[in-house]
Amino acid sequence: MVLDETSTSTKDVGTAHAGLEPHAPGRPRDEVREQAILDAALELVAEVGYDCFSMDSLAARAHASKATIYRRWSGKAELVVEAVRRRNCDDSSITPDTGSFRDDLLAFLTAMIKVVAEEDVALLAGITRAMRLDPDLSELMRVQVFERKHEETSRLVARATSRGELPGSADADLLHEVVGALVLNRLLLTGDPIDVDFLTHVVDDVAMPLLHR
Amino acid sequence: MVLDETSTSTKDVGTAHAGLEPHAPGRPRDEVREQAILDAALELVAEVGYDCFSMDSLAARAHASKATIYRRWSGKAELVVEAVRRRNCDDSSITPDTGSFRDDLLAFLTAMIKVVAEEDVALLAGITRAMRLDPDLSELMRVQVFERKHEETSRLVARATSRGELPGSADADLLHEVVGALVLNRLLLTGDPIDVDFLTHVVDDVAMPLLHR
DNA sequence: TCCAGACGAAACGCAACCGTACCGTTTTTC
DNA sequence: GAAAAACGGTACGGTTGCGTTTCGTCTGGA
Repeated sequence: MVLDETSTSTKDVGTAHAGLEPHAPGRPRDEVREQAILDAALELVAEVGYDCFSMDSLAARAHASKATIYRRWSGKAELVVEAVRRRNCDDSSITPDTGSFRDDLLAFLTAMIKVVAEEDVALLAGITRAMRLDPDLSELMRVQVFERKHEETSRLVARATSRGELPGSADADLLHEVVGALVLNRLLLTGDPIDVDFLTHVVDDVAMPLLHR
Repeated sequence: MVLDETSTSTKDVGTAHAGLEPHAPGRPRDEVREQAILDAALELVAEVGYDCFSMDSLAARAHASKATIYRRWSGKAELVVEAVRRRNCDDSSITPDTGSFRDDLLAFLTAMIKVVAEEDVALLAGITRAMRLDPDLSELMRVQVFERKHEETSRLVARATSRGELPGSADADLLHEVVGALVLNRLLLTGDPIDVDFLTHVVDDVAMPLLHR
């Protein structure tokens, strides 16, 4: 009903960046239009949800013709999957170093939230149900939204451990799981704001005790 | 787009259980039909999501006429809100007492999951986006799905504290928040099964350390 | 210069859904 | 027995979305 067809990619047919293709008979496809459509798609999923966004509204939003859309993708599912995959991922990836693990973690979370909060959450909420029906999309979203921070968290913990600030038993995976869960819980269920007070609560009441035991 | 109108309830007009009303001119409304419609509504929200379920499919599922539906509720939003409100809440409310807080908690979570797992989660996933747009519905779902367990958790912690099994600093609210978040995270984001292994992980790796610090 | 193909815009037929209205039937009160 | 109202079923007009097609225009390679 929601996600159905087999995703047979229709890409790399006449893209501009090729230069090696033997011959492209007519006018090449405009990569800018393509990205505009994908961007608009993510906007719409975040605004009205996966189920409610229509190809007509997408065409209007992207100032594109529906023919231009269907020339590239076979339908909504394939389009959204690729939009999520090629999503803007400006991993600022700061990995702060304040000398204190507790402050590093807090700074990291604060920076993360600024990017994630309003942008990804609406997208996540709009796509939650579709995720339940498509394991690939689910995995994709999970990686896009949360898994990227996993490595960074591990780095923070490893550094603090080697500094002797955390015991060797400190479990970075557990930290990642618990912190991510708390944020998700607040975002989707309670709806309370994700602010410094909340992050301080997460760090001091949950993360630090768990790592220090 | 999703939740719109003012919920002016059209109920208690000619319900059967009254007996005090001065006169009811014609055939009274059938309470059984009403409940059948509400049950079918929750089923559909869980199956296809709030946005995708149609009044036609609801009528078919409940073996009811659309007139019968619109005679009671003005639209989808009002109907779903009341369905959630009057949802079947067979709070088994066991509150096990094994003598050990750790085992009590594990038993409580195991029992809870059996009820919640497949039933509420699909409902939650189907209604996530609508929740973001309607704070009342959000609050309602939050209470229905999670808040009921809050009191029980507090009781478990209080008992263990008075027994001297947990320190006085043990924070039942924190326990409730963290455990609920971990379960939600697994249900909506990772999609991994909620089994005994997972619950043991939650209890031993997160809950107990947090309460014992 | 020519032509294939992309482009935006608009319209198409089809299906689904909405909320209402009308049937004939059933159930209750007066 | 008559009036009133609920019931299941069906149909209606209006709206929306889908995926396709057609049109005239624009663009770049041969």
